[in-house]
Amino acid sequence: MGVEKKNTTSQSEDNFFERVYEVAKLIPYGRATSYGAIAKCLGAARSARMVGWAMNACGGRDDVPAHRVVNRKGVLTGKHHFQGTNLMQQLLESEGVTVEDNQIVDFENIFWDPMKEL
DNA sequence: GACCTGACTGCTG
DNA sequence: GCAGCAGCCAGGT
Repeated sequence: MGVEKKNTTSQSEDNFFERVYEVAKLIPYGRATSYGAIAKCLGAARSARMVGWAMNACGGRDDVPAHRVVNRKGVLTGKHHFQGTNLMQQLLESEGVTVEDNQIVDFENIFWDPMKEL
């Protein structure tokens, strides 16, 4: 008992998930980040899976550029969750990001650190 | 109410 | 240097 979120309103989104969305929306055009970077930014570096899971929960939000979020290797592991097999890749290429074999080329160069902005 | 899965990461062998 | 395993947390069945 004690601290229970009595907020039954939209404020219930003040969870870990909302944090992920906020960071994802902060990703600049033509850039990309990793799940671990976002997780670490939220103070849960070991919960990178939750970042990916948050993306799954965000499925439907156009304001959350999940296509800019990839794994540590720069591989589009979550592309399978997008509409269309290459939608995620096309979105990145459309922003000037070179994607080869579901992997971002020169990922370290386009890598965006959320902690650096936050 | 408990178990399993899941868009990852870091460490150890 | 590469491969495999365990850990993390939350949602779904």
